[in-house]
Amino acid sequence: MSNAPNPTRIQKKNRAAILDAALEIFSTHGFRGATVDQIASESGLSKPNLLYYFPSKEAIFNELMSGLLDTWLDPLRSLDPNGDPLQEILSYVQRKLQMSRDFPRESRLYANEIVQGAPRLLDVISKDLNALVEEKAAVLENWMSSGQINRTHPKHLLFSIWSLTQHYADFDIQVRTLMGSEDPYDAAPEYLETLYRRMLTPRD
Amino acid sequence: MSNAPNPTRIQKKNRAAILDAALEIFSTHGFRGATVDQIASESGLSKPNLLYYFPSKEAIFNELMSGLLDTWLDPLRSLDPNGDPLQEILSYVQRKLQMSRDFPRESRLYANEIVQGAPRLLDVISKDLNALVEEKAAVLENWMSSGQINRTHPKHLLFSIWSLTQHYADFDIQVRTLMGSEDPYDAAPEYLETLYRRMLTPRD
DNA sequence: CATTGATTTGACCAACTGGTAAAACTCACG
DNA sequence: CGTGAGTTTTACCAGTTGGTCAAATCAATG
Repeated sequence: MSNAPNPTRIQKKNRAAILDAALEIFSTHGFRGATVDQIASESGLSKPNLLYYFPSKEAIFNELMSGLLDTWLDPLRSLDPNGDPLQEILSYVQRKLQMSRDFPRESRLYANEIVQGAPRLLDVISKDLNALVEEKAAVLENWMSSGQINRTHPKHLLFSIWSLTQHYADFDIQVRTLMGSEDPYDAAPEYLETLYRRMLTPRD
Repeated sequence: MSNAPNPTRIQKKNRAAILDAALEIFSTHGFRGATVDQIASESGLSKPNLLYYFPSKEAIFNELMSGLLDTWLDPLRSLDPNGDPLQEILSYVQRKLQMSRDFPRESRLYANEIVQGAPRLLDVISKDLNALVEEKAAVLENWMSSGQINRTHPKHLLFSIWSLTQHYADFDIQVRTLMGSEDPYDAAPEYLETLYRRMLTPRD
């Protein structure tokens, strides 16, 4: 196969097809609920052919996961300590919401993994994510201390942003069922903007 | 077995043990990821013995689900149209948060099901839940129209409450990993109280 | 256009899955 | 203490699962 350095045109195409199919299947059934046969047929390959490109089901999953996390944390990384506090937070919220809209499968894959206790992800969470959260929580803390935004618990503030934005991807079917013909993403940006503006704008 | 009317002492004990074990297993692996063997051994029975009490894996799951939904919607049902609007909403939030704390497995079971597209739950959502949501959204709408709480999108308000409260159960492992030794539930009630108070208290 | 490496296929396997059948055991009650 | 219903176990099965292997086919280079 000669995997790493010079991937063939066919290799590039098939590996991409496999990863896309795997994202679809894993995100809707979880790791244990997904079968290699499903992923193979979704990507238009036979099972042995798929296993020619990836050594195992777990290898596909891991590649998917490691690719996912970087993209996922990007919006938080770009929260600028030197920007205007309220604007920084509000646009972080909007960027995160946009990601739920553009990459719902990625969000659900992540949700599946965490809900089930993050057996294959706990290491990354407790290292990379934890460091990033500590860093950005300190930034929020500073903004609160200087009175530029209302005082509140910085980590709970972050949790709430993740929760509210990813909810539209993770609980998509429920949200859409309950909203009928109205697209959830029509009102969501304004709702979240209002919520965090009222929450954070200093008053007293 | 003579199931329905007069359950034996043994029947009561074993059925309860099975449902408790099934809740544990289903909520951490999802339906397809859970095996009857796991549930059997978790409940201290052999597989055939378990299948003496429930006809199939799906039957266990369904019993769990139908039992769950009623309890789950109770807090919303008791949102009183004649109570003080802000207080009604704030105590709904706290009750919902308390449920996440007391019944995290139930929350994760539900989350698993919805994230995966609610294949076994969509009917209930689109009937019972939808009716309840329409009813309560109208109540919120009235409170907004009369200026007793700030105007916002009623359904998105409900979604945000579910999202924020259940996040502590569904993403428990992530939340706890990132908070270190601090118990998330120490600060969560106050954080959510502040958030919704600022969001909803009329100002202008 | 041949040949060599890359790709695909069909046949297969051992482990595991949900579920069954019937025999064996246990327990409450007369 | 016997007896019949209630309970548990042993042995088993057919279908599915992740994964292997060797043979067959394809594609790019000289």
